Amino acid sequence: MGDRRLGIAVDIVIFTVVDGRLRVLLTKRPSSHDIYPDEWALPGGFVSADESAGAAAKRELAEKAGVEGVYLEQLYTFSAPERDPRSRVVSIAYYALVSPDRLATDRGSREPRWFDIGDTPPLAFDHDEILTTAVERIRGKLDYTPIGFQLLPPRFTLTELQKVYEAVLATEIDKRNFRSRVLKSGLVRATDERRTGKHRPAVLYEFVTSGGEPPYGPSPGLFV
Amino acid sequence: MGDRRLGIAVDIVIFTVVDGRLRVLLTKRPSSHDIYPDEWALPGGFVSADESAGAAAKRELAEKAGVEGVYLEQLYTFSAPERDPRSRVVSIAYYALVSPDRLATDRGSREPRWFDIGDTPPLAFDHDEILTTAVERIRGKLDYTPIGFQLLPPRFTLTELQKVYEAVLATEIDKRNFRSRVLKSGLVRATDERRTGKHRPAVLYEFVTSGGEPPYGPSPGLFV
DNA sequence: GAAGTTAGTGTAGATTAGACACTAAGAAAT
DNA sequence: ATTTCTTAGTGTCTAATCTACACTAACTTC
Repeated sequence: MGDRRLGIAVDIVIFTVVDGRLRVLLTKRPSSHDIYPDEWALPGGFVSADESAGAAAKRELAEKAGVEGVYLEQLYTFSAPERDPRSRVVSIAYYALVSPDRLATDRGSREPRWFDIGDTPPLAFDHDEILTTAVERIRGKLDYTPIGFQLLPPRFTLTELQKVYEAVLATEIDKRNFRSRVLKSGLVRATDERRTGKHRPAVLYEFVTSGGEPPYGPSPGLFV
Repeated sequence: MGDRRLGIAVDIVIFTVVDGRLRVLLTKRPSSHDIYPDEWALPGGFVSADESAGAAAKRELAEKAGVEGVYLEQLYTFSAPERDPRSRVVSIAYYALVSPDRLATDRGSREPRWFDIGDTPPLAFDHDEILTTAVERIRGKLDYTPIGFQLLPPRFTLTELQKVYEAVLATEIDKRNFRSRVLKSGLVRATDERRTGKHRPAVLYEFVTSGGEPPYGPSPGLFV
């Protein structure tokens, strides 16, 4: 104790919703690692000397998930002295919301994969705790902030939006109540486009980017 | 750049309410410091090698404010590379709620002092930003969690509780509505004690510590 | 016992939240 | 062209909650 090396890391909980299921991106640790080899972990990495944690998170997001300009918010900082057995590593955890249309398909050899929440393998380090914290946060926050839109492409149907809420909150919502609430909120605007399928076409809506857009909240979410 | 020394610090925004005003504890930096001498700053210090940030915050709280067992919650982590010009210091900020009856009077030479929110001097480092973030957080959180009780002694009158809410939210609240809401919430229980003064005595209430007590919230507040 | 000061109480109107079922529009199959 | 299938889209009633609002009660001091 005393002169272990100290590092600052970021770990990112990257959420998306596909097929009505809330999912998280995990990467597999190489077999060559001396600690937690072959185990699944949250994507992350060290914060370099000249960047902020937010910048590092943004960079990791681009490297590991191949996405930029998505919703990214600091979650919590994990600092138990022995959370990494090799050296002291303080992890500043973030969570990101990514719409399925931006998912890069198959990147590199670290084989990142999407897992359904509630169906994840045991994670390395304290990453299970980080993931749990992130799920609680997004559920709590969905109620009083418009972050649901972040999980959808720029144009979406109200049914798709409802599916996102149902997936995140793991609950069923009444269609009519949901629609009237969303429409009354003024956060959404109908376009003249339709999504056509095998059925009745649905009106596409877009998120109303109302002037200054920081969503309400103590630690404002950022669009990086 | 690259081999500056790296440190992990905690800074704590310690709130109390006195005379219906929300206040924060600040310490004056010694003239001997080579950076920000004689300026006011949030109490804080470095996290040592074998303790978590939460433990460090708890320790600082005892050292600087002389209180233990108060509400303490992680706020946000500040990590701009140049936030400390001398070396890289990542600060994990916390906020604490202290009831006025626990305020230690006059500790040591660092002359900590209570300042009204909105009447604070310019602070060293990025501490103004930390303070602003903390005020936003406590206001946002007061609405849907029972943290208001943390700013009061174990027994309090409903008028005192209302004063706390008014001080934190910087707003006026209707007496009857406030009382019926608080009583209906079940978070509070009347005792058979009275607070007597020059006027009609007021019933003292106590916070109902209902079994498991973690207040709702993503990053659960802890009673340290 | 009168004056001063804070404690304590209830109701009506407006708004919001929640439960609930049918019609509309297009695609596909016959 | 008609039927069938599937998803889109819409309104009302009830219960609960929120908001505004003014007087009486209890004790102390003079």
